[in-house]
Amino acid sequence: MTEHDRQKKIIDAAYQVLAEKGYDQASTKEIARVAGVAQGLIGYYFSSKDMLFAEVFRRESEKYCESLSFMKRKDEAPPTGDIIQSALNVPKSRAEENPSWVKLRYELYALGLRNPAVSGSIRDTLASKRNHLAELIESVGNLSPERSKALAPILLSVFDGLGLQKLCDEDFDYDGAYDTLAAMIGAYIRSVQTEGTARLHD
Amino acid sequence: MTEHDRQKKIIDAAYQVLAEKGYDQASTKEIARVAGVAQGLIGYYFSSKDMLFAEVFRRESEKYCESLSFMKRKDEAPPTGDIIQSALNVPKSRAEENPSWVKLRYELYALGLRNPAVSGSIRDTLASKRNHLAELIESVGNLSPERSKALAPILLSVFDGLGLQKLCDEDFDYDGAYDTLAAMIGAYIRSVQTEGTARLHD
DNA sequence: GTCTATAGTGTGATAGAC
DNA sequence: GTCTATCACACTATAGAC
Repeated sequence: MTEHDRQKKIIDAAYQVLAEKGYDQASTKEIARVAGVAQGLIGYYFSSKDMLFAEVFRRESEKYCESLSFMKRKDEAPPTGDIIQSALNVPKSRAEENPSWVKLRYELYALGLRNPAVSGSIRDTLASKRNHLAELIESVGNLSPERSKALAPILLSVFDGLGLQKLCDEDFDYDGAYDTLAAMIGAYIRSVQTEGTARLHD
Repeated sequence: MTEHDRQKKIIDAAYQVLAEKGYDQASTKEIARVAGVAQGLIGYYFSSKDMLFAEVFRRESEKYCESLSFMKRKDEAPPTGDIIQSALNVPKSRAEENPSWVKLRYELYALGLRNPAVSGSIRDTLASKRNHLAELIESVGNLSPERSKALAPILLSVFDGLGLQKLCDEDFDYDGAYDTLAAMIGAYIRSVQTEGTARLHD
C-alpha cells in the first residue's frame, strides 16, 4: 500500500508542477522535490517523463468525468433556458476557479500531439470524455443518443477554448460567450424537437 | 534585405520544427539546421527561444486571419444551411489538410499559458483572431455586431477543438461534429431573427 | 550581419547500496 | 521499494573573429 502511496505522490506532484510551471520547467527533479521522494524513484515507476504525464492525463480525465455528473435529470421534457444555463455553469465556473486545470489540459493536449508514445493515451481519454459528456447531454438536453454523441465534442471544445481565452485575456467577455453558447444550445434543441414534432404530423 | 531574409528563414524553420517535432524537440540547434543558418544567429535576432515562438504565433495568426476571408457576402438575407456549411468547410478542411497547423496552435497555446513573457503576445493575437472572425460572422451570418462578437470565441474554440480530436483519433466523427455545428449555428441565427421580427410587430 | 566555439547549466536515465 | 550518486548528453546564451 505504501507502494501506491509513493506512486500517487509522484503523480500528484507531476500534475501540480505541470499545471503551474509548464512542460519545460516540469523536470523530474522538481517533481520529485514536490512529491518528497528521490528523483530516481520516478524512473522506477514510469518508463519516461512523458509516460508519467500520460498517467497524469488519465487521472485528470477521470476526475473530469466525475465532475460532469452534474444535474442528471429524469425529466422527459425539453430543458428550459435556465436549466441549460445552470448546467453550463459547471464547466464555466471550473475554469474560473481552477485556472491551473485549464493550463494542464493544454499542456497535455500539446504533449499528446507531439509524442506518439502518449497520443494513444490522449485519444482514449478524450473518447472517454466525449462519451461521458454525451450521456449527460442526452439526460439534460433530452436529445437522441446520436445527436448527443455529435454534440459532445463540440461542447468539449468550447469548454476548453473559452477557458483558454479567459485565462489569456482578462478583458475577454467570458460571460457573454457562455450566454451565447446557452442560446445556441437552446435554439438547437428546439429546432430538432420541432422537426421531430413535424414528422409526427406527416 | 538579406537581413530580413535570414530572419524570415529562422521564423519559417521555427514554425516548421515546432509544428512537426513539438516544443521540447524544437531546439535552437535544430531550428538553425533547418533554416540553414548558424545557431548563434538566432540569439542575434531573438532575445530568447520563446520570443522566437511568440513571433511565430504572430505570423501564424496573420495567415489565419487572411485565410478567413472566405465568402464575404453583401447579402442582407439570412444565410441558408448550404451557405453555413460551405463557410464552415474552410476551417474544417484546413485542419484535415494541414494537421501540423493544429499541432502548432496547441504548442503555442500551451507556451502562452506557461510563459508570462509570451502570454501578452498570445492574448493580442487571439483577440485579433476573434475580431476578424466576428466581422466574417457579421457578414456571412447576417447577425448584429454584438452577437457576432459573442459568437466568434465559440467558433474559434470549436475549430481548434475539433481539429485536435480529429488529429488524435482516426475514428472520431469529424464530419458529424461539423454537421451538428452547422445545425446549431443555423438554429441560433433563426432564433435571433425570429426574435427580431417579433419585436418589429410590437 | 553572420559565423565558430564554448561556457555554464540542467537534464533524464540508471547503477548499485540498503 | 527507495535512496544516493553519477554519467553522458543537449541545451541556451554569449563572446569574439571576420
